[in-house]
Amino acid sequence: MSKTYLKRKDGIILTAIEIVDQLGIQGLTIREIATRQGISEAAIYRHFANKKEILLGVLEYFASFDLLLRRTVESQKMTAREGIIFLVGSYSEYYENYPAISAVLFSVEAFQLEPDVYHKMVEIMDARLRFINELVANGQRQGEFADHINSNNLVDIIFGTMHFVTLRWRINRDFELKEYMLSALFTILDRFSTKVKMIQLPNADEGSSPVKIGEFLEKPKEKK
Amino acid sequence: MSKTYLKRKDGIILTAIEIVDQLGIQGLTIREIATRQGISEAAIYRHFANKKEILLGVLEYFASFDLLLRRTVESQKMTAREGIIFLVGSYSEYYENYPAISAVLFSVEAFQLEPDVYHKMVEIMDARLRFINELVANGQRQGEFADHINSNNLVDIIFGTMHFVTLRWRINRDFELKEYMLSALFTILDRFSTKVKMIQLPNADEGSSPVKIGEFLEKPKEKK
Amino acid sequence: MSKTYLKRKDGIILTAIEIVDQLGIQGLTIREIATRQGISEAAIYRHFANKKEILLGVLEYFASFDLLLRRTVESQKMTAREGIIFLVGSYSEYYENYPAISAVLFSVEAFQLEPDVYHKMVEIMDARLRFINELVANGQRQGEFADHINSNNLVDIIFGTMHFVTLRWRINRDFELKEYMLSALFTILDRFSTKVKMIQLPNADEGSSPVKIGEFLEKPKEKK
Amino acid sequence: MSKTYLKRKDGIILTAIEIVDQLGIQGLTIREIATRQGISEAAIYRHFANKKEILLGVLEYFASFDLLLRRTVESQKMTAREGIIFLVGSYSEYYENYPAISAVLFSVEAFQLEPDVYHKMVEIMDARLRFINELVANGQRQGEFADHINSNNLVDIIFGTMHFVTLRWRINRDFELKEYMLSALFTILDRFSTKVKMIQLPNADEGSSPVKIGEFLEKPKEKK
DNA sequence: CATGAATGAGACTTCATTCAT
DNA sequence: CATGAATGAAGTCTCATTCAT
Repeated sequence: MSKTYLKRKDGIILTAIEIVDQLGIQGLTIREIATRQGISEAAIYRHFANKKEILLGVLEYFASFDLLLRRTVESQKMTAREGIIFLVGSYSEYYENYPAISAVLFSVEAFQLEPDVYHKMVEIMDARLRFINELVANGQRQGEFADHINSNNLVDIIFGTMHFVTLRWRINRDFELKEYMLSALFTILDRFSTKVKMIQLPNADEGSSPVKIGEFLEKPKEKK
Repeated sequence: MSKTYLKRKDGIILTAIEIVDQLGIQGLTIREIATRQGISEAAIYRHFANKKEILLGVLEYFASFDLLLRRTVESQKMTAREGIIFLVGSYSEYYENYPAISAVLFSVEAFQLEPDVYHKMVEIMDARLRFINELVANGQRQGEFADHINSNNLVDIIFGTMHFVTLRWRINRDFELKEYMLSALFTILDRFSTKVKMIQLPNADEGSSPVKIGEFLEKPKEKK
Repeated sequence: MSKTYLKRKDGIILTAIEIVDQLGIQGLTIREIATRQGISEAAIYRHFANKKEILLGVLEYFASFDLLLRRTVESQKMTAREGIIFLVGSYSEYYENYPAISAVLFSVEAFQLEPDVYHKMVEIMDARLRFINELVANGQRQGEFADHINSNNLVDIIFGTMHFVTLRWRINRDFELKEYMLSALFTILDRFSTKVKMIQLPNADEGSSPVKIGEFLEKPKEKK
Repeated sequence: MSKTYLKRKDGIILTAIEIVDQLGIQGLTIREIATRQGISEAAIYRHFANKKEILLGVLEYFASFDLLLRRTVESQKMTAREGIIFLVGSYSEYYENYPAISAVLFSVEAFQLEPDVYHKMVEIMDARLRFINELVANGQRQGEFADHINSNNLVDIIFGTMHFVTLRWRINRDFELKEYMLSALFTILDRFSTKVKMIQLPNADEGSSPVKIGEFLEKPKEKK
C-alpha cells in the first residue's frame, strides 16, 4: 500500500520529467500527467496538493544526487581536478542514461511565474556552483590551478561549458555527451592547470590594438 | 500612418520581450500584451495574425544585430581574437543596455510546443555558433590559437561561458555584465592563444592525454 | 463613378454568393468578402449598412429573375404544362450556368438568426410556390391535369423534386442538371396529365393489406 | 453514475438538436448548450472532445432509426410499395412527434466548414437514398411499378417530395405532417404503379417522348 | 485511493462594426 | 470612396482545482 503509494508518487514525478523533456514546461499539465499515468486528473491530487508541489518534487528529484556527489568528493579526498572531473563525468553520465532529466536544467526561466519553484531551482544551481567554486579555490590554493586568475571566471568557464554542451546535446543528440563533455573539460583543465606556463612572445601586444571597434576592444589594454 | 503602424507593431514586439523578461514565456499572453499596450486584445490581431507570429517577431528582433555584427567582423578584417572579442563585447553591451532582450536567449526549451518558433531559435543559435566556429578555425590556421585542440571545444567554452554568465547575471544582476564577460573571455583567450606554451612539469604524468573515459564514479576509488 | 459604385455593390453581392456556395453561410464573413474583393473591410460599409443588407441583396439577386419568368409565362399565354416546363427549365439552366447561386436555395434554415432575411427568403419561396400552384390549378381546370388529385400534392411533387435534384447535383455534380431535371419533370407531368388513365386491375386492393407495420399502413384504406 | 453520464451526454445532444431547430446551426454554440443544460461551458468538454463531436453525435442520433427501419422492411418482407409507405410514414411520424429533429435534415449545407460532419451527413442521406432506390428497383422488377421509367427519377420524386413537404411543414406547421405526407405519397405511388395505364388520347401528339431539351427560354415563343 | 463531473478563470481568436483621416 | 486602427462581444477550448461518491 505504502509501496504503491510511493510508486505512484514517484511515477508522477518521473512522468512530469518525461513531459517537460518532450513538450517543455508549457506542455506539463495535470491532464497530461494523468493520461500518461493512466489515472484520473483528480487522482493526482491524492498525491500532490497542487501543481507547484509536483514541480518542487521534480526539482527535488533533479537534485537528489547532488548531496551524494558532494559527499563522495569530500570523503574520497579527491584533488580539485579529480573532484571536478568526477562531478562533470557523473552529471554527464546521469544525463546520458536518463536524457529527460536534463530538460530540467533549462527550465529556470520557465518557472518565473512560480516564485517558490524558481527559488528552489536557483538554490540548486547555486549550491552546485558554490561547490565547484570551493573546489577551484582549493585547487588554486593547492597549486593545482593557476592562482592568478579569477576563480569565478574558471567556475563560469567550467559550468558554462557543461551547461551549454548539454543544451547542444539536447537539441541535437548527435554525439556522446559524456565523452565529449570530458574532452572539453580536459581541454579546460589542461589549459588552466599550473602545468601550463604563460610565456610572452615578442609581438604579444599588438593583438588587439590597430583595430578600433567600440570601446571594449580597448579595455584589455587598460586592464593590463 | 505607416509610422504609427510600425510603431504599434514594434511596440507589441518590445512589450512581448518585456513580458518574457519579467514573467517568462508562460506569462506572455495576448491579454498581457494588450493591457500593457493599452489596447484591446482584438487590436493585436490587426498587426499579427496570431501569437506565433509575435514570437517569430521577437526572435527576428532578437537576431536583428547578428548579420550586422558578422559583416562588421568581416569587413573590418579583424583577426579571430579581435572578432571574438568584438562579438562577445557587442552582445554583452547589448544585453546590458537592454536587459530584457537577454531573456530570449533562455527560452529555447520553452518554445517546444511551437515548432516554427523553436526552429527559428535553433537556427539563430546555430548561425552564431557557426560564425564563432569559423573565427576559431581561422584563428587556429593563422596561428593565433593553439591548433591541436578541438575547435568545437573552444567554441563551446567561449559560447557556453558567455551564455552562462549571462544567465547568472539575469538571475542576480550584482555585477557589470560586459566588464565581467570580457574579463572571462580574456581569461579564456589568453589561455588558448599560442602565446601560451604547454610545458611538462615533472609530475605531469597523466595530465591531458591518456585519460580513460568511463566509470567516473569508480575512478576516484581506484586512484586511491 | 456611379458605374464603379454599382459595380462594386454588385461585386460584393456576387462575391457573397460565391462564398456561400464554397464555404456555406457560416463562411460568409465581411472579411472574406473584403479579401476576395481586394478592398478593406471598412470599405464594404460604404456600400452596405451592415451584413444583413448584404444578405438581403443576395436574396434580391437570387430572386431577380422570378418576376420576369412569371410575366413571360403569363404574356406568352402558356398552358400549365408549358409554363411549368418553362419555369423548371429556366431555373435549371440558370443554376447550371451559375452553380453558385443555387447555394442560396438551401440556406433558409441558416438565416434563422436574421428574421428579416429569413422572411424575405420565405416570401420568395412562397411566391414561387404560389405561382406553380396557380399553374397547376389552371391546368386542372383546363383539363390538362387530372383534377381529382390535390393540387397542393402536385405542387409539392414538382417543387420538391426540383429542389431535391438540385441539392443532389450540388453535392455531386456528376450529371447534367437541366437535362436530368427535365427528364424527371416529364416523368411527373406525363403521369399526372389527363392523358393517363387510372384503371383498376382485378387485384388492385391487396397492395397494402396483409402486412401490418404501424398504423399508417392502414390509413390509405381508411381514406378510401 | 454511468447512468447520469449517459443522461448528460444524451442531454447535450438533445439540447443541441433543440437549438439547431430553434436558432439554426449558426445559433448552436457551446455557450448556448451549456446555458440550456444548466452547466458551465467547460463541463461540456467532459463529455465531448469538441464541437465537431457534438455535431457528429447529433447526426448519429438523427440516423439512429435508419438501420432499424431498413431491417424491419427487410425482415417483414414488405413489397416495394409497402416498404416505401412504411419508411415515409415512419419518418413523418418521427418528425411529427419530435419536430426539432427534422431541423437536422436541412443543415447539410451549413456543415460545409466541417468536412467530417458534412461527409457523415452526406453518407446518411446517401444510405437512405440507396435503400429507397433498391426498393423502387425491386418494385419495378416485381411489376409493382412501371418499369419503363427511370428508377432514379422515381426515387428523386419520392424523396424530394418528402424532403420538401417536411421543409414546408417546418416553416409553417399548419398541417398534419404524416397525414399530408402519406396523401402525397399515395398520389405518387398510385400514379407510378402498374395499375395505371398510359393511354394515348387523340391530341397527345408530343406528350412524353420527343421533347427537345434546350433553350427553354425560347420554346414558348416558338410554340406560338 | 480513485473517479466522474463540474467549475471559474482565462487562453487564443474571430466577428461585425465604428471612426478618424 | 477607401483604409488602418481599434473595439466589445462572443466563440472554442484548456487549465488547475474541487467535491460527492
